[in-house]
Amino acid sequence: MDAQYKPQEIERDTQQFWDKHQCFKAVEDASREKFYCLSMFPYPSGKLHMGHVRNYTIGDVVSRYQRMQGKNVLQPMGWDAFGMPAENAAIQNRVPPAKWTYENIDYMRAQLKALGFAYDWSREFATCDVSYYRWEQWFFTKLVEKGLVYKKMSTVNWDPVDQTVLANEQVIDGRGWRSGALVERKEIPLWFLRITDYAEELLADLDSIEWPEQVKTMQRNWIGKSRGVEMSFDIKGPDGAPGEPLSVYTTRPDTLMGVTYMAVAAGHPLAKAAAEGNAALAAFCEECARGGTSEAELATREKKGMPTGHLAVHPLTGREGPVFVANFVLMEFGTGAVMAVPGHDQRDWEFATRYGIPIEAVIADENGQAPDLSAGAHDDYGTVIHSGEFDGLGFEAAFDAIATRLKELGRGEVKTNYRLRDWGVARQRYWGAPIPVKYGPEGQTVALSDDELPVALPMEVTVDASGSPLKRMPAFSDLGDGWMRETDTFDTFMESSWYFARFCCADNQEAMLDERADYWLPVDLYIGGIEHAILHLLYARFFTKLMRDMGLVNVDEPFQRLLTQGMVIAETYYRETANGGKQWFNPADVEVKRDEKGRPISAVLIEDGQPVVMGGIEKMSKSKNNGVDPQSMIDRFGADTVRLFMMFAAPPEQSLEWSDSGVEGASRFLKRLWRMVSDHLEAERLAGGKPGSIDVSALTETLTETQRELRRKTHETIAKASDDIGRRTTFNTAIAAVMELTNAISRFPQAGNDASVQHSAQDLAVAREAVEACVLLLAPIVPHACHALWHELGHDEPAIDAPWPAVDASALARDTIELVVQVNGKLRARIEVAADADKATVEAAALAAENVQRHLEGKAVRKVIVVPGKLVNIVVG
RNA sequence: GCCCGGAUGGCGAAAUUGGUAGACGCAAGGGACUUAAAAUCCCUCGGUGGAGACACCGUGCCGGUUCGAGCCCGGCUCCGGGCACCA
Repeated sequence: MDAQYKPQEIERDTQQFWDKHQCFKAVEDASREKFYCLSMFPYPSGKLHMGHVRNYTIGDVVSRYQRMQGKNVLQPMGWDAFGMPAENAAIQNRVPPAKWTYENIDYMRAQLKALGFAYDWSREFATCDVSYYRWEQWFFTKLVEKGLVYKKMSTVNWDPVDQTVLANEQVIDGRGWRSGALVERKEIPLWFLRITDYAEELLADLDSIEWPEQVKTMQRNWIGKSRGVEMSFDIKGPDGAPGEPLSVYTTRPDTLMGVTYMAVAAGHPLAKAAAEGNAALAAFCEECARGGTSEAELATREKKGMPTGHLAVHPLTGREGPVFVANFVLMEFGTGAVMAVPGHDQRDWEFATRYGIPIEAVIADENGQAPDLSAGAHDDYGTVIHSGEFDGLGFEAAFDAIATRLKELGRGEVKTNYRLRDWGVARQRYWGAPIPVKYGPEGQTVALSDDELPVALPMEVTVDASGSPLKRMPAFSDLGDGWMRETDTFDTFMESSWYFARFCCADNQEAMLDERADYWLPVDLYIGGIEHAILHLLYARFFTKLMRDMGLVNVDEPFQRLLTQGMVIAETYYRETANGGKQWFNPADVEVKRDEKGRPISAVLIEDGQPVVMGGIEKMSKSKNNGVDPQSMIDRFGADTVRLFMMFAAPPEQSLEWSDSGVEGASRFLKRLWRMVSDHLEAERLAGGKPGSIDVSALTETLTETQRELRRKTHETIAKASDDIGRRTTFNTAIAAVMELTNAISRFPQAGNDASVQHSAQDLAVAREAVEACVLLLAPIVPHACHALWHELGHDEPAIDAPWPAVDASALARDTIELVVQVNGKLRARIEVAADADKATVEAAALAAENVQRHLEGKAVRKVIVVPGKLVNIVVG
């Protein structure tokens, strides 16, 4: 065996071996337990970044581990290939988006291969392939048939200069990112999917999946089921004439008697009517329509309003209150109007304070008194007061009594509401799947029939800043006889909502899915960034239910287990530029100076030796120029080192800070591992060869104490690494455990290749068992090195087909255990007792310990707590 | 603004069910080997006091529950993710 670890050669040879034997091609086999492990597929932006490497290494480790557990593993890979960056690149470089995208895919595929991921490449596809999105178009037409699709007016960001619709991301401080023009909110007709029809099931089924509680909570809140009352207020116009009643929804009908005003959205019919002949109000409504559509922007906007001159009549008391137009009420939410209770809602309170509207208390504080409302609203639940016949009722009783009264009056009823809104799937962009719909000369809207599908996206186009070229391509849009094709394309979330199912049968040209999907689904473990916790994961769950209801799959949920990985972050460095901006420098070009304790104190640019500012640790990004190129790391250290560092530096769900010296540490460990195996084989050779068929597990009785200790460590490590990888997915602690085992092996007196040491066959057998455990436990993480080492250790079958090592329970047994003794909760001594010692013996030993005696002096023992196997706490006073 | 997280040595982290705080690694310091350097190996490494035994303090901040709190509860601070057209 080569005593030196040469990652480049090993990785090349190992990958060739896997390729040649098609090791990772997954074949359906009903007789075997399957494991479908999926990492979120990448957007082909150009090169892999470290976030990808982390994501895919996690998936690969789990896949390889499950394979060693004997499962039939599917791990596919593909490309989420539609999206805005391709259009932006096209505008910048005058390259058609398709060319740019497919070239990026070729480059990134090669990078994934260099990392040695165990993918079944035969199932690869890109979502911009017609052979993929044609089925999405077909599926959409089926949804149209089922009435799950509709068209309605919706608000978009409109750039009046570029005459184009902008994504929220392209609106910066209320202005278009290219033109700099103030963005307007514009209403256009768009296609929607009825995800709200599935709100209840999407909520309920969260209980059936093994996802992080945090993600389930986010989805529950996003769906936002609430029980409330929808009711109507009569309206009086400025001239006293009755208007359309105003409909509102509230979850707090118990506060109904505290309503002192109403607020409607600027786009509400009442606002529009009032604005006619009221220039100031019309101007205000226009002002409300300015700026972006994102909720964050709307919610942080200064709360403003203007009276409409209309009055709302309280449905129970007949009291009249003003109706305002307010910029925080949105037409898209609920009825586009709200009742305001400034005494018990903080936003209403601030608005009322600003506009001099009365604030009234109708809910008592915890002492049963009217709350002090001078500094803010009192929004807790409590007993109803100042509400006539409803006084004294608690929240539930008041809710029911008021809802009943409104129903009797025909003014309202109890209603379950969801915060979730229907999914707008139309985009006014080129680089997406065309929406399969056509419009007739008489205004017909018709989904395309099967024989009109697929609608292929034209590939040779010129993209510029003024919107989708499809809209200017009669060859695409004009179908003749007055029929026009829809030129909008699908939201790219459509493609990522069902790709996991298509991987099961990607070669089927006759159908969207087939019975192979029933074998593989659901995905057993899905891995991806926490930033997808709501949108992507909710849409994929929704699509799965749609596909189920269409008989295409037989599962209710797509992803049984979910692992949300943290970001990869790194230090940033910059210099202020003359115009007040910042010039960012890559960490690779910067040298950090440290004080004697190793704390970084300053940094200089290597090129000119002049100082740069340390800008703090941030997510790796192009804008901060703090990305570390995975390729350069693979070239320098090998893929195994990069994989090991990624898995070791932090648990997968936490953010991971990049560290050059950490990578060097990982590289050092692999060199040590290599030498450990090499030394062991040399020791065996000196002793006359491999210790034959000594079964160490049968020798427990005859082992020396030292041998027993190493064996115990070996099996403790197997137990811990198995649990860490298989159940906890904390790969960092699994690696730490194996590192401890390698340290123990190097301290094992009979280890190593020192010719002067006599190695008994028993020594070598115990050492070999430990060494082989290290290799197999690390095989999912550093698969190339372990493949080579397993071969060197004399095994004919490749490491990927070796069974995962089993724990020998008899090796774990101990005669004595160490207990900690506390006095009043403070650690005072450690005692060694027999593993099976009873409570009285343990207590006596604890009280007898010398340092414990000192702390008991002159004090009375009040209580002794014995936690078996752990500690004794003596309480004195 | 709203929803969801996080904070532990010089640094990344560990402590799995309320029971030994800091495993494992990085950096740093000291030493061995070397003509020298690199590589490798050995030792030290939360703070303060002490020769040592050991003692006191210490898990973002304030308070609580408990024999015992990094972990549970209440109130904050700061940092991060998402907010429906970024993917």
